[in-house]
Amino acid sequence: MQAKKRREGSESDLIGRALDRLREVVHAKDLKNSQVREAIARAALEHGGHFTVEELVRSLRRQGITNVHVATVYRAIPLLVEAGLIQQALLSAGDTQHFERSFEREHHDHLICSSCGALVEFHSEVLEALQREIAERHGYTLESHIHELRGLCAVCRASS
Amino acid sequence: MQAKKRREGSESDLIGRALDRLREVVHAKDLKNSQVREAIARAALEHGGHFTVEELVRSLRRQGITNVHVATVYRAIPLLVEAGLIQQALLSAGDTQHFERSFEREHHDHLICSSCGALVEFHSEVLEALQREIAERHGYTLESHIHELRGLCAVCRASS
DNA sequence: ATGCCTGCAAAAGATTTGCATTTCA
DNA sequence: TGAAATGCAAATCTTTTGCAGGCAT
Repeated sequence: MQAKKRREGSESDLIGRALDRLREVVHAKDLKNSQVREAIARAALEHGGHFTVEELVRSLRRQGITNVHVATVYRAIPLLVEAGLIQQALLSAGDTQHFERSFEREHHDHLICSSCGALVEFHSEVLEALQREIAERHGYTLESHIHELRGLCAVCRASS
Repeated sequence: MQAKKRREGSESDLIGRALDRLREVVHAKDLKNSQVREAIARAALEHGGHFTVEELVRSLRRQGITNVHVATVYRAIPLLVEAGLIQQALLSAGDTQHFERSFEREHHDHLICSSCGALVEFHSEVLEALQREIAERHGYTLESHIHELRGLCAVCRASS
């Protein structure tokens, strides 16, 4: 119970810090704060795992915020990305854009089972260093990357 | 002149081998050969660099094949991919799917300038080994990957 | 007040699908 | 001849945009 409380507490804190960050960016760009945008941000931050715009709207609906339009979410997202609250993910997932929280999370890439979709998040400093080195070898300064590994997970391999 | 001839010769050979491969796959799946599909395959193989479905249709038009519909190209592409003639590329390029020839080409990943779009294809065996190792560490058997590095190229860095 | 933000509807763009017809084995 | 392939049009799906009104500074 106490552990739960503490966890909830720190999640609120995280959201608070994230919204602060968002407000900074909003201010820096001479935009205006908005309740709706912050509700979208909150829903995105609270949403575990990966989510689509559609799913975010549904989350908001479930919370009783029924009038947020997808168009508004689409307009908010670039700002949330710029503020570092979320990032795109699962580029291989086809047509629909997927996102995940990036705020106060360590960077990671994805390993996906091509058969059942099981997802592993991994991080390799060696690999990141290698990426930087490759970029530099070609005169580039590395800014970001897309990296997804696709293969057969242990379970699916066993059952085939 | 002779060098040119030789080069053209070997491109034709490559296309010949690629079409043979396509026919094998078609046969293995109990499908039927088709002139149109082979024309699409040919255009895809001849198309240098990266291309979209739209661009492929334009290539075909330029060759006088004016009646190939985009829908047909969309239907042909999964087969060309399965046969290993082409593969998807430039996943980060947003909504439109891009492809490139993969037949008889060594595997490579892409390094893209975030400012001017300049493209470098690179290959690192060390990196590939690392990817396999990471997959195995999680019990996966690596099948493929998406890997794109994004950064500022030397020219853009200098002029900023 | 001024200008950003929002909802709604419509548009745009990419890809898919239904159907009648043609092509292939 | 029977199944697959194709062209065309229409449908889908995701994302974007124009506009009129609402909200924040």
